Amino acid sequence: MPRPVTIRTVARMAGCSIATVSRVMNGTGPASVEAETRVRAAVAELGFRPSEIGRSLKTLRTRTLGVVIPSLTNPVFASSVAGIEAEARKHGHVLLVTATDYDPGRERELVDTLVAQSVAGLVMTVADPDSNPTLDHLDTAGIPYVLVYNEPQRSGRAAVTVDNAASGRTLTRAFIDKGHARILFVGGRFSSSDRSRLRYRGYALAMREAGLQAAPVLELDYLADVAAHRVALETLFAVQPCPSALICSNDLLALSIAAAVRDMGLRVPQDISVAGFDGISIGRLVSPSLCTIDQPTRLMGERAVQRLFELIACTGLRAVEHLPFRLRLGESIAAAPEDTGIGPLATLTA
Amino acid sequence: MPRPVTIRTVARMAGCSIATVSRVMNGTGPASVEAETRVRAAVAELGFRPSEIGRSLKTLRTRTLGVVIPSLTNPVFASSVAGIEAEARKHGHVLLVTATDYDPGRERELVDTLVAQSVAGLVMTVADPDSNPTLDHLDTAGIPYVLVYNEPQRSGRAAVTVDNAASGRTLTRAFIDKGHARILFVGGRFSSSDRSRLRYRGYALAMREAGLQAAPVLELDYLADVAAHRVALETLFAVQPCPSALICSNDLLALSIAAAVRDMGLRVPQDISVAGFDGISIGRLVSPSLCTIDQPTRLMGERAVQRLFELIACTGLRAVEHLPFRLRLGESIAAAPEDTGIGPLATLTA
DNA sequence: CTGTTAGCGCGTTCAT
DNA sequence: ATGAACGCGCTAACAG
Repeated sequence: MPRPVTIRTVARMAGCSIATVSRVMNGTGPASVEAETRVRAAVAELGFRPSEIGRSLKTLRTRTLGVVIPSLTNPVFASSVAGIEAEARKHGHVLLVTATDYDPGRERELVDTLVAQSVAGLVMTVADPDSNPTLDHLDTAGIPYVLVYNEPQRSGRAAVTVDNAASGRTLTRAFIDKGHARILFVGGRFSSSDRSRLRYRGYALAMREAGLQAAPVLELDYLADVAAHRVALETLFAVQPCPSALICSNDLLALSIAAAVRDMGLRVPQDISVAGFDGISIGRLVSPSLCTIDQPTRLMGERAVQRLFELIACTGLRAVEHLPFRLRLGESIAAAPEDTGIGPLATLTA
Repeated sequence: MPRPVTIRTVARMAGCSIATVSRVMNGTGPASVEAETRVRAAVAELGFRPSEIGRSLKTLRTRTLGVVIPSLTNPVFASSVAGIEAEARKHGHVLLVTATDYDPGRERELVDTLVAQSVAGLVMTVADPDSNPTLDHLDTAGIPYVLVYNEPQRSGRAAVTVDNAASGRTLTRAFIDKGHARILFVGGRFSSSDRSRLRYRGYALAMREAGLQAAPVLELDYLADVAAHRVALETLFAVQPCPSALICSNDLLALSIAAAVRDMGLRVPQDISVAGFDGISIGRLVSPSLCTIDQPTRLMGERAVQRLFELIACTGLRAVEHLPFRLRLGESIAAAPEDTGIGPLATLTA
């Protein structure tokens, strides 16, 4: 393998010392025009590019950022990573990307792996941003990180997110304004998503504000298939009146729930309205287009990297930054049908 | 920052030399039970983890793989990266992920960046796998890589893909079998995707075999929005009969085209059938569910990594490996409506 | 079985 | 303006 082209190779060809080569390449220190010319010629000829490893070992820091997310196959995370990658590249950094596959227990292992790679900092989306030993460890180790999507309630942790509770409230209000009363919140497992929890909280608040009774969340695995989701819905509807609206804790789940509803022979939105969160772009393409909370997903990734660099430069704040969200009504939401059923979900508390 | 815990710190605490620590950690060479115990205790106490940088500098290789793809926001690539990441992690490797944003000119720059990071190898999806200076460079530099999705026609390049031409033929036949004759192929820019080109080739072959005339591809930017796609379709249909079926070169484009068709007041599939390629999972959730060519996307990523490690170990073959695809009919394909229009697209050549 | 030592590729003093 | 020498964290070869 013809690959031993090091700084020494260049120095030899340019007829100078490695120090001069280093100075020319990094623009540090003085160098005669003549020497610089010869060095640049040699560099071009050899196609030399300094090894990041050698550089890192010396400077004790890398141009590498670590990324930890639950999964790449959820467009939401993929899109935030796209933003992270673009912004990192702008700053001459590369990304080490890892996924927990929704197993919070793997967070620590992945972080350790990335730390062993001497990453300059981390961008993460974790299951629980408040009570999290892994983040505690990063804090004490002094390794900078910024959370994305997570919304830590106690301060001291840098995060870029939207106000999830407020978005849940906004979305729920849209349904209430359209006359819905029997609104069910369908969520992914709370244990693996603080977003889901907070969005439910917003839902519950909006319901209470409207004098309606918030139903308990229907918690299910959002990665399961349509058939499983259908079974879950049918099981629930067997013991209580069918809701007129389903608010799902994310768009992928909403698409699956909508499919399950159709499988049950019901129409979306005429019989049941369905909505999600995240604003994945595919939601605009499907029919009926998905009612959702639009989020600047890619921008969130970019902002996270910007703030990470601020933290690295010790000019950053460890605070939660909220980016604006926007209600996208779409076609999967309709006015509530004539309300006939009376039952737990429909009980007016006022 | 309390972060100077090196192999020396451990040696000091364990009361031995750094060599012993290294031997214990790597399981290389002998070590007394007593020494090993003390070392392990110190390692646990300090939370020591050897720096990959130091190790790499010495061994001249890393446990890092580079990934170059067009974009993370296309579920197809995201899903293959998910497979790549999982398989790499199994082998104790991490991933440096970069995206060209569909700009082939950026391939070289990204590869250089990754090579400067001394990646052990690369997994890539490029615009043109045959005439590609960047790949030539990797070949001469002796840096192992495996292509995913790309299907190099001339040999000498390792790739994991499906038979794109065959899949195009299979999908087109399905339409012909359902009585379609006016079938239009809608493709992303050929210049940025050999898959698109090869799928069109399969389409053209199937048409010819059936005695039908293959229409020229309608080439458009698959990242454009629905409105732009609608304009493109309307412009074309203004000068020639409306086709009864649209075969799109990938699923994301197919979803957008289906939306555009609906915007035009036509029904899918009653008025026009629509199909795509790739088998993205969301295609199963939408209504009508998407007719597509199912591909083992994630598996392709995993296989690519397996083969990359074979190449690194010099036991691998630089050949194209085809994984099986499967026609998924879905609901977006229907029997051809009564054929009334006669025009360029409908001309029978037989 | 263990400690000492020589680099790996680079940036950075310190002399010159 | 330039070069020699050192050390970053680690592994491996060798000496003991």
